[in-house]
Amino acid sequence: MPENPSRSPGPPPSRRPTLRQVAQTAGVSIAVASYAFNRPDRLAPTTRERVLATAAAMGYRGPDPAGRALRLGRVGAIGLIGSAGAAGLLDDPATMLIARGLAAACDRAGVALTIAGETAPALDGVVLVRGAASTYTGAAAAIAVDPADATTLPRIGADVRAGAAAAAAHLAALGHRRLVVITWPEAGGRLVGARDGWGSSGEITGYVAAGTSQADGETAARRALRAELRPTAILALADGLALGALDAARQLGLSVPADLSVVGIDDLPGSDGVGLTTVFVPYLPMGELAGATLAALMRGDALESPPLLPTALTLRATSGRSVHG
Amino acid sequence: MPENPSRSPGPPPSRRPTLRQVAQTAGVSIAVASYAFNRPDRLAPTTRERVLATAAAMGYRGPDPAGRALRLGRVGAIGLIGSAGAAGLLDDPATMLIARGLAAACDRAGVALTIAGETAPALDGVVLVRGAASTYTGAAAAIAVDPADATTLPRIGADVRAGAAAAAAHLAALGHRRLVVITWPEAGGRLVGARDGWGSSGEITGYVAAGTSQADGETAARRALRAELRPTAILALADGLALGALDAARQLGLSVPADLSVVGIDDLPGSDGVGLTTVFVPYLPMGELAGATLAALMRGDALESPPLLPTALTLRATSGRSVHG
DNA sequence: GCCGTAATGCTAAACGTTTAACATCAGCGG
DNA sequence: CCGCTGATGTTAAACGTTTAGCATTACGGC
Repeated sequence: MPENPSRSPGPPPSRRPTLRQVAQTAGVSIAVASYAFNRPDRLAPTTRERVLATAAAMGYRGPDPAGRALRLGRVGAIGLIGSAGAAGLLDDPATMLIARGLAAACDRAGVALTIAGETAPALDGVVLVRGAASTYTGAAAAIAVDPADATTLPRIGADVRAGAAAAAAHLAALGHRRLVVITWPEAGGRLVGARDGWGSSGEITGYVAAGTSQADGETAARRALRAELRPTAILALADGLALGALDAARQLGLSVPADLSVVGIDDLPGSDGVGLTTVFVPYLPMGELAGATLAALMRGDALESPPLLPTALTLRATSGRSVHG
Repeated sequence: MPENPSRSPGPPPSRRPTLRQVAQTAGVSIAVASYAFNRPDRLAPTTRERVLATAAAMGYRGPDPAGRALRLGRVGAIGLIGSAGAAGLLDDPATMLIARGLAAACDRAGVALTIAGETAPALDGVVLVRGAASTYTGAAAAIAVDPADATTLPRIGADVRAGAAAAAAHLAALGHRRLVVITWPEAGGRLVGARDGWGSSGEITGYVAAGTSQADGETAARRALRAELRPTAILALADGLALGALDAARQLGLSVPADLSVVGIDDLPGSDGVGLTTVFVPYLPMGELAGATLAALMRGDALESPPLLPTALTLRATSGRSVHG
């Protein structure tokens, strides 16, 4: 049995050639070889051609980014860092939108976008999301997007507090007097916004779910709807939770919005499809702004956090006048 | 001796400290400082503590990944590369799913995921998608996912040809005799699969759209439905196109599936919501498989392309028996 | 008293690149 | 013929890290 399938039979170890080797075979100094790739006008055209040809013949694919990064002090990539890890970040719809906005900014700046958990490779700058702001210990320039906890970093955010207030006020204006707020531990300003917007329009109770998943929302809503004096409105502080509440209502045979109004916050893709009344949070622009702000920070421009981006109540089919109570 | 008086003037630029400086201030050799971070057991506990304390006091955040990458010959990141650039990749739903699968594999392997266009930073390995397979000129280990064009790289793919055949056969079995296939330039095996599955079940015409967007599909479908002998079925070779076809049908007042059956390929998130009959393509598993395969490739395991992943026709609400013609 | 061994620290050589600073030389105006 | 300028090539010093290999101890067994 051919155990070792031709491990590069020749004497030279089958490693990728280095710039020095290219220079040597081409009969020039290593500086010239380098110039051939990065500074064409620094060389006589014929020399440059010769070097490039030699390189191609040797299978040299261009300067090694690692060596280049070390020498140049810049990598050509920025990071999106969150404690959930790469998959955790991409699986979360909101973070996903931030990533897309950031990616657009990256393309414009000509750098790559690296997605990682706490353990990150070499990066020129990082955008911290989902709880990473407090634990990140890298060296690069950093900003935080939508940080749940306190941080001294420059931060990008949206005015979710105002959005939550608008949502609660909307329900109050529709005549609802018994509201259930479904929240989760990292809801931050959303919760206080909701309270503010509701004011003293009636009874308000809160259920705190474990996370923002649809299952979390369903569990919480089911419990809330079991109350003897059933609420007429649910304000779920995240769209995932709201979707779960819709499930629960359907299971209990409640019709929305006749028997129960449901309002969310986020306006994720898909919320439109099910007609969810919700608060639009500009995650995509937040990502782009994060990119631009990080670029400024890396450039060394003195920087304070840009103002919060506005949110907007988006009326759809799941909220209506209170008919009961 | 070379006492160069023309040093950079002024105070030392407040750069981030280097390992050498930490070692110096701690009064140890640089090797010891390095060991303090990577090889705790190589040092006397008290020494290690002292070094770490000094480092913390100096604001040293740990070894610079760039230097480390150069020395170690490994970066700690793999790339997802496509000619569309980072935003282009993340904006495409199918590629997005591949990215999520790949991200899961990355988390398992403890490496970061870098998303980039043709110009990539230092990477240990790359997954090439969306036409990058032919143009990529990096040095790292590489595999191609779902490559439209020919490549000698190991490749990951799904059996979309069989899927397309099943979809066409499904429509034929429903009694349709006039089929329009909406395709696009990079449809690859899907087109031949569709032809195969249809066989000689009746008339078959093709419209080729520019891309796979919903708008592309709408345009193509509108043109197709203007034919004097209207087709009773549309097989859109991508879900985006199918969604567009649904739009066109609605605008023309055709009811689906009574007047027109529409079938797609991809089963993107969202296709379920609108009830689209389509062919499930396992993009997420493809991403995971790509990660695992790339890992094997980087480990040096001899490698041939793994077999195509199976696809599956998924019946929903947009396909039904032909009632006309 | 001696030797073997383990623990601990140090020296120095990479890793692959870029780029100041300098050397050389041809051309050329004076 | 002289010195200046520009074009072209070279030398060598970084960039920040890891890790073989060696030097120095301390210590226990004999």
